[in-house]
Amino acid sequence: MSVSLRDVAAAAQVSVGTVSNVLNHPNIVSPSTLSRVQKTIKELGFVPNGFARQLRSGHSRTLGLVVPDVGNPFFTEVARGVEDAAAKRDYAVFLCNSDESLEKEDRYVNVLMEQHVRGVLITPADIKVDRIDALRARGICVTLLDRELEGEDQCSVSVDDVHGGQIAIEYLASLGHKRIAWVSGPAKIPQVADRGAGVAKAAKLLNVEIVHLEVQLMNATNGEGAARDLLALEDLPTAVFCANDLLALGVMRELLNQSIGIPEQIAIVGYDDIQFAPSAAVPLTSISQPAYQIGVTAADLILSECESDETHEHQQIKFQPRLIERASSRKSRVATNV
Amino acid sequence: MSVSLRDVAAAAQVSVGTVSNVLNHPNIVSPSTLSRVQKTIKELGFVPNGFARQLRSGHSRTLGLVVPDVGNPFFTEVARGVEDAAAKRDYAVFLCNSDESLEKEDRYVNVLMEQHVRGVLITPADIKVDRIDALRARGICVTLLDRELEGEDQCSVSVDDVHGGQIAIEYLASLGHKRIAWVSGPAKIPQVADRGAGVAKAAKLLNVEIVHLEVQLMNATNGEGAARDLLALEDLPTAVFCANDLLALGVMRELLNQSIGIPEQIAIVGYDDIQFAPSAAVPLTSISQPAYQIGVTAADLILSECESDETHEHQQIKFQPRLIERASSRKSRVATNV
DNA sequence: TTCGGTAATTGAAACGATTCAGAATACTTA
DNA sequence: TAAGTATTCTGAATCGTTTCAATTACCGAA
Repeated sequence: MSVSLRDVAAAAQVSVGTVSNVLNHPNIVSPSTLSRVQKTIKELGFVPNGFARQLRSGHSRTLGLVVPDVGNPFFTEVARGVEDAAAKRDYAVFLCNSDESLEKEDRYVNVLMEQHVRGVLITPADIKVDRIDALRARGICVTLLDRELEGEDQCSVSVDDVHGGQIAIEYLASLGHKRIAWVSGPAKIPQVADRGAGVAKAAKLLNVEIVHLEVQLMNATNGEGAARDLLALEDLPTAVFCANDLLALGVMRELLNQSIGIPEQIAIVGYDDIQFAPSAAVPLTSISQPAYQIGVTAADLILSECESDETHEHQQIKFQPRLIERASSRKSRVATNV
Repeated sequence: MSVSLRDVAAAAQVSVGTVSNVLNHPNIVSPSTLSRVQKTIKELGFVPNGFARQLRSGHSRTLGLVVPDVGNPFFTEVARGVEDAAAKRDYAVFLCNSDESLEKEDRYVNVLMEQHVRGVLITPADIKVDRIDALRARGICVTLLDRELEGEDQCSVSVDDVHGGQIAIEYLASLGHKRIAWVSGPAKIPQVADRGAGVAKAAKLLNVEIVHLEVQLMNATNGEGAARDLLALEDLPTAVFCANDLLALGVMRELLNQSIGIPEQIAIVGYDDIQFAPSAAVPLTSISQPAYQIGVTAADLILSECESDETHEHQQIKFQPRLIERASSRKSRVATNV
């Protein structure tokens, strides 16, 4: 069926070892043999069998990427970054969506171990590290994505979510808001917890009152629900800060539906600055994270760890988010443009 | 380092063959041996080495997914669908972004051949089939995603783009529009060409004038550019149909910026019905494609082909798009809600 | 002419699973 | 009891590479 190294060796009248050298150590092969073998390889359309290669050499040229959901625009961009960086070095990437479910995550980690991926970039659903230890024990590098483990000795690329929550509240407070709704997802999600911590910190410092609403899944539909809950309150907050943009868009949709003026009656700030934030019904102010760059950085980091000879130093890289102001919160006037 | 089948065999006092049978043919192993070996496997934390397994058995439990760009919301959803369906059968999925570049596509196809994926789901950048033939020649199943090859004997899952273009124009014509701009991407992209064909067909039938603008990359920025080009026209069309939603959102942004009323002065219809279409500045009318289901269907199809014993019948599955009407084109009045 | 020394090449072992022909054992049946 | 038949189990061969010790070829120096 498939052309093997042995076939090439026979056709080119050399030994299998030499063909292997042509592939992996061309510098130790004489020029004439080199070109002859290369010609044969091309003629026969030989593609080395990755399994065999990896079986022998012990490691593959593949990476695992485990994220909660590529459908989430933040992770879509991260994935693109990872993929581009990996492709540059001829690595292939397994995409795994854990949906924040431990069981799914477990299954995937197992599959990735079977595939002997070189490294795993993971946004763990939980802080439990046994899965990560299991990977490490098998010689698979692990880099934490958008999550960080205190005192743990491993690489991570994350965003300073505490700071993100903080600047959002500081910004709204600077506009004069004294009572702000904080629409978050489940507190067990570390990013959410961190953003919440930033919110609390800034609120305390600036003497702002926070009304906390929590939804189970951070999507637009639940945002609409949160908005309805908000409207049921006696004393309506003058601003809403949402744990991500999808939630914020949902909140916005429902508020507009109920003819609430944005930002006159209620200002909205989201998180992630997804591609569509500027195109929202009212362009959405949001906390921006360098998602693509996070992906690229994480991939580069883990590849340097995988390929270095024990000399690797674990790094915790932390990006700083920044606020992108748009009409959904701008004080002066309502503008449709960015 | 890693526990091998041999280690398990030694620990459980059986032969390697028996351990292998426990894994792959548990029914032919006596119950007592079975449970003893399974216990040992668990104790030692044994995970079979996928390479070795695949080397011997000739095929892996992996799929390749080659799309132009997961960043494109349509493909993001397709990818989720593929991934979910594959995970159900314990397959892992390689994600590859070709960016519509033949060179990248080639590189990826090569990588996938090396990895000996069981099947490839691909949205080919070009109609050239040699890459596909190369995959087939290596016993790798191929299913075309969102693209179809005339008379070719292979599976495909696509959307009837001709029909999509047609219903968009029919709809706009039914609202009384007589002069419609068609903002498309490069004609070499088959979907674009098909949608264009539908546009032309309906236009001819209904006696509508089409103003054709073509952009290189179908993103929001180029949509803005297209809008500027539109505004430079002497005789402004009363409606714009865009080849995808990103373009449409860009067009919308620029038109609103220039204080053009939507839909009073210009109606807009997009394509893809991305998640954010309802949350756009003016909720966007769009042609909806069942992206997630396309992914699931394609994955199921290719897995059934891979795993069937030669009895597989190639299928061309074609989904029908449908128009989702929203404020950006609605005749009666301007409404912000969906 | 012979002897080191370098450069190029060889070929067998190894990686860790699956497979399968045959051995061992248990169970019937005459 | 012996022969016949299922039922389990064994272990060597195999997949296609990489690796590495051993071999060969070649060249200049003594």
